[in-house]
Amino acid sequence: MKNEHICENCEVHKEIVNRVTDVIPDEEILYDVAELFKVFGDSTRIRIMFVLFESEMCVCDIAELLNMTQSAISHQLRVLKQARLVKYRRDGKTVYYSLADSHVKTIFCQAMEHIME
Amino acid sequence: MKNEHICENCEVHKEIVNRVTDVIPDEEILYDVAELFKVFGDSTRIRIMFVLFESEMCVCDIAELLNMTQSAISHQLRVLKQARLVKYRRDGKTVYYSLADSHVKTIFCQAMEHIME
DNA sequence: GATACATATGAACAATTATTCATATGTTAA
DNA sequence: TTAACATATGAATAATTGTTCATATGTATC
Repeated sequence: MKNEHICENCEVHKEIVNRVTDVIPDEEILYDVAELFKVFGDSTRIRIMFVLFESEMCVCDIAELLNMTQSAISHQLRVLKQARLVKYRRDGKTVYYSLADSHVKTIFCQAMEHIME
Repeated sequence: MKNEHICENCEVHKEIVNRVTDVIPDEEILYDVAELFKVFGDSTRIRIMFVLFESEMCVCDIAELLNMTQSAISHQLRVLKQARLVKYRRDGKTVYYSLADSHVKTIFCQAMEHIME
């Protein structure tokens, strides 16, 4: 294998290389973006977020609704919390979770559109 | 543990349950959405997509640009291809990849906004 | 045909991750 | 304080996944 396309005999290519290198985000940002999408990339977490689109809800009700164990839901809520996608408030023994911001819905809509095409 | 919040003594809750059950997408769609986000959830694939935002490009140049092996890039391009996120055309020995549609950019923008906040 | 290059792909390995189980922490009411 | 419930969490397990290595396939040129 040779791989000597870039910048060997081709000025146009050089320009593209420079432009691309400018445009690719820093390692740190790339990592954060990937992390965020990883969080979206699990159907349990997606289901949780769909539930929270409708209403804030406590852990055990989410578990009941999705037919999963309290522990599984709690673990996943932690992941969503760390990604700052959900927030929570405590009321006595119960902890209510809700969505943290509005980008979530937009991201979902675009994803759905892509899939439906 | 008891978990008998839902539908025990609470009419309001029943309504929410019904609404949520209506709104959660089918298993199949949930699965597809999760799959799509999984594809986005890797920094190598994200880098590839950022490169392709700028210009169509052949496999070995992407590899060179991102400082990775041809094999690694080729494997990842396959994943992107299966998710219908990139398309390709062959020109002699060389295969040029480019982005398949416009949702990709929107999804990225929203994700970046979320992260930057 | 044979050679060289560009790309694709199967197998193997290491790393990551979702769930379960058991149990800890936090809160309320008796 | 004790009992009961809601939630959180650590450890273990099974499954998934990104990269590497070796090699196969596809294409052009000699």
